[in-house]
Amino acid sequence: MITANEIRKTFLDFFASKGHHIVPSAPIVVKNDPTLMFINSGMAPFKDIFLGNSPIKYPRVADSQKCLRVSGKHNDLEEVGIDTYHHTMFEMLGNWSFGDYFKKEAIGWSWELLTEVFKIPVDRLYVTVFEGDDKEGLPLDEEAFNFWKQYIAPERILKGNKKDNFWEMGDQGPCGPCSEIHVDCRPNIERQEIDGSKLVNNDHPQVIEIWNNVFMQYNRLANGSLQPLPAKHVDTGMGFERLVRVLQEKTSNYDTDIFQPTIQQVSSWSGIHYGGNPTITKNSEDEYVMKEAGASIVVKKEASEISDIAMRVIADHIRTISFAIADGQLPGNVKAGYVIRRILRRAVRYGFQFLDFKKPFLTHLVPILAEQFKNVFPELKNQEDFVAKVILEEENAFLKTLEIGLRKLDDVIKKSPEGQKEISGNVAFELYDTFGFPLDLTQLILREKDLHINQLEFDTAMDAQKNRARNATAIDTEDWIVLREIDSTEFVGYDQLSCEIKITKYRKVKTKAKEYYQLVFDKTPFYAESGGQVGDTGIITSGDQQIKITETKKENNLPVHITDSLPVDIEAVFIASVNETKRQAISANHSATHLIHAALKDVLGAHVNQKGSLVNDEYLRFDISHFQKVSDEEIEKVEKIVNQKIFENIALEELRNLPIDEARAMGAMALFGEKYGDRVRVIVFDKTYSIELCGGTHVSNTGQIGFCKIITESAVAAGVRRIEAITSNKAIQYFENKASAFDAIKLLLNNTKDVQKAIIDLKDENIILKKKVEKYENEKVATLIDELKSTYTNQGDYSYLIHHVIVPSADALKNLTLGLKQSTEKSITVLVALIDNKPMINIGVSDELVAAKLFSAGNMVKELSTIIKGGGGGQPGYASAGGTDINGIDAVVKKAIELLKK
RNA sequence: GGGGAAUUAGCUCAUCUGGUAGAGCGCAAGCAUGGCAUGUUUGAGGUGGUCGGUUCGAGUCCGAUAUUCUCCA
Repeated sequence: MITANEIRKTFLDFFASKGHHIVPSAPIVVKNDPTLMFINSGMAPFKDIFLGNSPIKYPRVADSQKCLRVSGKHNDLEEVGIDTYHHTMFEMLGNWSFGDYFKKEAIGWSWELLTEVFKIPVDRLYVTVFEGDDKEGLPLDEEAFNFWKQYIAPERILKGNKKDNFWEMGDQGPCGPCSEIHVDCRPNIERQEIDGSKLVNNDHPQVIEIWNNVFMQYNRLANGSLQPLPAKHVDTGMGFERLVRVLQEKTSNYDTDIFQPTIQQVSSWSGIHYGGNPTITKNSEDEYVMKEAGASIVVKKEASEISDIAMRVIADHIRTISFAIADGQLPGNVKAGYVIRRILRRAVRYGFQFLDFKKPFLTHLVPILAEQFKNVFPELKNQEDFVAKVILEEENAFLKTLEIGLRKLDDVIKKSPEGQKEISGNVAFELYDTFGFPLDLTQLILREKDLHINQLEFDTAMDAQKNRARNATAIDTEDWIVLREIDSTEFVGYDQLSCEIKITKYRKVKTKAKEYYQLVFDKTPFYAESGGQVGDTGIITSGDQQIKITETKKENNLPVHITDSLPVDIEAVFIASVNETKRQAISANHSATHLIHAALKDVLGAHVNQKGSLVNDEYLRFDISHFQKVSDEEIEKVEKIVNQKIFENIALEELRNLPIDEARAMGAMALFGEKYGDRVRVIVFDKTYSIELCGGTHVSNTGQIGFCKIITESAVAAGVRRIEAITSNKAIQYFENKASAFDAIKLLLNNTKDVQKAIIDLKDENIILKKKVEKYENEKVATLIDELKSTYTNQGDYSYLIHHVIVPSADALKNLTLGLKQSTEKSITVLVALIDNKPMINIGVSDELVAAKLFSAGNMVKELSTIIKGGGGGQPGYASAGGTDINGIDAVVKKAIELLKK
């Protein structure tokens, strides 16, 4: 059997022989694209080329790209694992033409590879071409049709509609017709019964699309119309997992040697054989019944083997989360991090629910994957321990969430009225929405108690949530208005902070909160936010016109300048000037980051890798992989080394256009999860100390950093520590503030020499005084109890005491009342006092009287409090009230006597 | 970006509608057993995240803020 690794290699070798440049997979986590969190297709890493933002370096490229999909027309996270051919993470084999070859070669080579190299029988293949679309005014893709005719019988060339055979990147941008290749993997008998052409694009699990060739020839505008593209491109994608399945003659992607190692491991842990679960019985055509924890659960037909599904879910998801974490995306509670967390939790949930895994298990699968992919995607093997640790922590956290949810649900069940079978959907939604407790677990547990939720209520609540979110994120982007055509914006900001520029294109963007413009220049001194360094701000001027640039960002490698308004004469030549003080501060922080990075590796060890960084004009933030707290001594050491390097005033050595191999040979630090081109920029501060691949801006001598002070050290995630530091003016300010605050404190302490001791003394004294006051109050209360307990008036079944006392605090009054209540059986105690110049009433009623329902302190206090113009309340045994009218005190006493004499 | 929730003793968490801040574990001391595991009694430990407001009175109601959790996009 040909292995998956051999198949991948064959593909890449084939296109290399056709003049393609082979590139490694881009990291699965996307940076610099607001519309995309993860690489979701083979073409995504080349988006900047298709959009014309970056120049074409190689016209022919081939690769195997890690992709991640959790939503989309055929890919809902909740469906993955149910069937045998959808995945969250998959590899996309692709060959690319950027303005080079087009339909003829693409079609010819795909045919050659599949039939001659991989030897897929021709009578199992079908192809599709775009049939055209009247609404769009698009004709049949006759060109493609004619090329296919040279290889395959015309009746095997099927015409597809816009949904299947017209590919678009998004609402706007490059698009075009596509041509797909489908394979019919059914046994011969079935193939004779039903013709395969009838099953193409019909969701048949054995008649599947394996290769999509997209011919990009149009550009979609915001108003929906299509424009022909000047340079035509080919974008192809062949799902690796499907190809392997076909070539290894399996009926399921999960039966290939890509997934079997993990599945077999999971199977052996659970003691359940993969491929069949005897607890499931057929109910009807569409429904099966599963016995789970004594309950019968109706499942969909495809879910007839639930333990198999669980194993597939786990095998699929562990790949996704492992590679995402290796590429720098830690699980978190927003955005991309949240997607990873959700996928991880889904895997845990399936293990928990169907395989009885009650302890972390995903983490132990990491070594299997790392070994399996060590030659293709070495980033996992290189960070195996780190990834496993992060996953372990996440699993533990989720198991805790489940525990809290189980408790809450238990509460709900206990509180639901006897005999009522339905639990409110809102309650189920609250469990899900607020406590992260999965709905299907709620349903499972309720079923065991013969209860169910109100599904309609749940769905309504969910819809409301979705609408809120949609309304809040509505964004309206208009078309670019192009003034001048350029290849790409030239960045001159490494050397100049101001220069003459022209605006090449601009557009308006509307969000709910604000409205702004994006400008693109022919060249720019503004650094666009990337690599953790914030974008520059500044102004552009022309004559009297002056426009503020509030932000500079990169969108698909396109530097975009953001302004609140447009200049009147937009065609003018402008002087673009970067805010220099800010830039200087940013550069100092960025250079300091490099020095800290090197020092951390020195002090903590080689395992330290950058896991994120932020550099702005205020401070720098640097995350590293490290498994324990960085101790105060270690921080001190790092600071010392960094400041030593600053004092040495080392000159910046900048290599702007170095081949990446040479840079690596120099020992330059590259980051996991970062995409590098063939030629890179290298920043050196002392060849023996710090060499990094970096696109950011830096000081020309380390001396300009002035001084570096590490402010905080904290944890951001399992195995990741965060360090924050300040430099130059901010660092000076920091010390000045501390010094003046210290001086002020010293002054308050009469300029004592030993401030620390003075404060400790003060605190000790304070504690002693507090205790003394407390003791005094207690004594006073005790004396009063002694004095007063003999003065109760007997009134038949009970005795009462009504007295105006003098006590120092509300607390003392309370203690006195309770003490007196305790001292005399069957008593009612009514005390009034003046506290902080306000009248207060306390009433205590003995428990026996309360039990006999003779008196209620709460009711009585309410009646009395009106006299002092206040209010009060409490329990039957003790109640208190306060008021505002001091003159009412005597009247209260009188009224109380009246009440009690009755 | 939007919604919900949490923040109370060293730790894990209670405290129904505003009116006496508690439990379990841990800690300290005493007692029981020859010693230990342990049992038992007593005790210490709280600006109730922070700031502001409403109220006679706020852990509890309202607003802001910080941190964490969670859902949607």
